[in-house]
Amino acid sequence: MAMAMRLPAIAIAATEMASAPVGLRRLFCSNASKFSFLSPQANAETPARPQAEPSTNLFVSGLSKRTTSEGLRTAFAQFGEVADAKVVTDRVSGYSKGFGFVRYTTLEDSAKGIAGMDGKFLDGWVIFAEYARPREPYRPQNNMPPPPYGNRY
DNA sequence: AGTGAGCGG
Repeated sequence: MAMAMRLPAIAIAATEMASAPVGLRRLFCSNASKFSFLSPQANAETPARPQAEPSTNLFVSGLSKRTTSEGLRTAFAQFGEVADAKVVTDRVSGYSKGFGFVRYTTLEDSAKGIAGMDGKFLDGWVIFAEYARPREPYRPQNNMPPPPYGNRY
């Protein structure tokens, strides 16, 4: 069950999935420090990506590339009022990048959305729902590439 | 543009 994360859902035993939401990925990362003898520099070096604070906006990954924004909205709307749902697509090809965002109208609903959808199946794939990090500001003024993370004002 | 981690234009 080590490689059960990004496999097609059909390949995953249902019994293993019942209790395996986002927690798994996080546990593998955060618990790495407990096995520092396996990776000596993991302790202080690996910040283990801090989880974003609660938000009405969710980052949803692990999506089937056939899942549309509409399908995303429909699925998450079972657990709250969805203000916006969008599958991120490649600008030129139009194909899904396999992740997206779901914005609920309230924090309560977004919490219920995570509880209801994280680790669940959508279009045959186990998806992950978590609070989105604050979105990067959009600056259409010039063609400059966006600044690196942590270097914004 | 090989199914796969990721935080959008």
